[in-house]
Amino acid sequence: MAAAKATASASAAATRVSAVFRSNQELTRLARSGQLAAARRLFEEMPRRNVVSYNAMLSALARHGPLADARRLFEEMPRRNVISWNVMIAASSHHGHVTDARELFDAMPARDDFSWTLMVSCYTRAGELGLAREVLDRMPGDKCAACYNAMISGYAKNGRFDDAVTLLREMPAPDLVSWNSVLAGLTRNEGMSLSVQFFNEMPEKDLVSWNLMLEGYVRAGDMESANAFFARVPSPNVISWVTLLNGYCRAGRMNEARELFDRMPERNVVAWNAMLAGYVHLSHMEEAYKLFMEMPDQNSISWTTMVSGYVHAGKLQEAKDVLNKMPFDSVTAKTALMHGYLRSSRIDDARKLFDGLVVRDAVCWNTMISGYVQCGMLDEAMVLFQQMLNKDMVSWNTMIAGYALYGQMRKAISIFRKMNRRNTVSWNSIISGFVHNGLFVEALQHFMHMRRDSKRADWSTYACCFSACANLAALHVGRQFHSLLVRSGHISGSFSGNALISFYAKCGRILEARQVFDEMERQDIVSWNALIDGYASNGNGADAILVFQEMEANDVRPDEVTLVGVLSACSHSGLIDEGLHFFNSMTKLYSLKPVAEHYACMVDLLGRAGKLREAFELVQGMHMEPNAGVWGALLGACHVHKNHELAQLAAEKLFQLEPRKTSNYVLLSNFSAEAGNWNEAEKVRFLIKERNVHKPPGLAGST
DNA sequence: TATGCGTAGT
Repeated sequence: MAAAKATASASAAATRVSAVFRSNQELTRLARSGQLAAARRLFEEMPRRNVVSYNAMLSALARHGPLADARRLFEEMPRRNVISWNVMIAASSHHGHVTDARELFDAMPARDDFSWTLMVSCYTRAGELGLAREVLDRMPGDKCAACYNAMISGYAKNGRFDDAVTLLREMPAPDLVSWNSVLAGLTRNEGMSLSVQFFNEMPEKDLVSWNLMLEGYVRAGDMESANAFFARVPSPNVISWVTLLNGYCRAGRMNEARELFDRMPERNVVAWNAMLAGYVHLSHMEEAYKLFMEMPDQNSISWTTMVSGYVHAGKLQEAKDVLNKMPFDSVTAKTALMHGYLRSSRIDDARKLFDGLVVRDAVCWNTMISGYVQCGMLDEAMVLFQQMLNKDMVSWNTMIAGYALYGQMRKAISIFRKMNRRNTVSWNSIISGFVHNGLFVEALQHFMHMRRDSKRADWSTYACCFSACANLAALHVGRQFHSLLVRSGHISGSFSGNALISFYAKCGRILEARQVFDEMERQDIVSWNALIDGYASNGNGADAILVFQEMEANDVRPDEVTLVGVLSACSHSGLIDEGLHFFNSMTKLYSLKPVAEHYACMVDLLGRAGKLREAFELVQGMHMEPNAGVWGALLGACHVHKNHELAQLAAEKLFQLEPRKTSNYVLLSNFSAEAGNWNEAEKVRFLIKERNVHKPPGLAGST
């Protein structure tokens, strides 16, 4: 009897255990597929839970929920094991909360291989390679391969191949992941020739290695090599196919992409999404929609791709409709729509979406912050920036660039100095800020600091430096930058090339400017404009017009800036008839409507020729309000031709438009003095004092 | 049954 009872209760217990076991399995499945709400429901409904149930729920929250919820569950758990601690470390690491991860790691009662590996990868993800290495070195006993591999991958991702390879040689038993980690770093940072060499020397390879190489060719935009390599992959899997497909999509070769997609032996949701993204990228929304409807199953990425596609195509209503039908809660999709609103200056709509989000990632925060920055609402941007807990490099750089753009360099510098780590963009933001605000020496000094920080300069850095050198007329320094640029390999890009043309032109070295222009791989409209402007500002109007004709012969359509260059060329070289011809025919010949800058050129041109009356009539006939440039040109012309009456009028307009600009007052004051009108000169000097006009400080607006 | 290191889609 007693034995029968015992058997019955034992079998009941076994049933309960297997019920918990089955629920745990289901919970894990939901957690892995990101179905957070369903996971929560199941967890709440479970009559019995063990530590595995808690860990599965914890992992769901850690991966897909707010970090605070994971933290709360962790605190509430009746019993924790090493896995519970590990999941929390992973969660903190993924949210970029490095300090929290470290505190958990230090506080946990016992650590296993996973704990050490997680801590290493947490640090490498944050770019803290030194701290990661300390953790690896401190790991007791036989270190596991995963822990070594996390460190090797960290080195490789950050371009430190010597360190990666050294550690690879030191570890007792490198495995496929070790080799592939180094290979991934090479294909992503160092181009294909080194990658091929390493790939050929690898003692063992698997499909991941082949796929990494394939991705390398795709990344390099070399689809012919990618295709040839694909043919050599022993037995390509769906990842190999998608990698190649993605290459054709990125190259905009949609016919070949579609042909490949139709040929694929197996299409998973990632493959469908890749094809979908290809259409969306080219704003082929009708094709995209058709494909979207054909998909056997759409996941949150498919929906998000559609939302961002409509946003990109400027169809905000369609984007909103898709978002409302979306069965997933996706930060990325909502952020895409926020982007759309911000691009249409609908900042309140964007903010409403932002406020409605329960989980926000760094991209979402940064989108809202940069939205405020672009509207000049820097205080609002700063409030969000301060509220943001997981600031990333983009957050910091956005604020720096924002303050720099609006002339508040003191605040920009203060944020820059508070950064623990800086990347190339951080340095570029501060350097371009200095250039933008006329602080050219500071810009160059910071370039030197950047080199000491061993951050790589890119084309943007060099463009800023050339601009600074041009403004300082520092020919010698600029030449040194030029040779640095040549050594750095960024010479082929048109951005730095264009800055270099302007630099030589502004230093009066028009032949060298021309040489840079001729040596560029591809000249864009900015290159032509820089060269035309170079000839113009060097008083070589006839050559500027020759270049303009050369540009037309090359079928490059002139834009507004080109015409400013051409007109100022005519003005500087006294080519009055030519100037009038270009000005009068720019609408008919090039479909360009004259803007204030063009009028300023014409006023200058007529003024220099002493035709002050015609110049004034032109100003009066403008179909827009004349700006400071126009009145300034007129004032300058009056100065040369001693027309005091007209000068007075122009100066008054200028004072209205630019009450704080010293040079206007100085110009009028000197002019009055020269004309013997000392009372007037004195009056202007008084005005300067009274209106408290200072020389525009580069650090203006930072109080 | 729950956690880590290398490859594809926002």
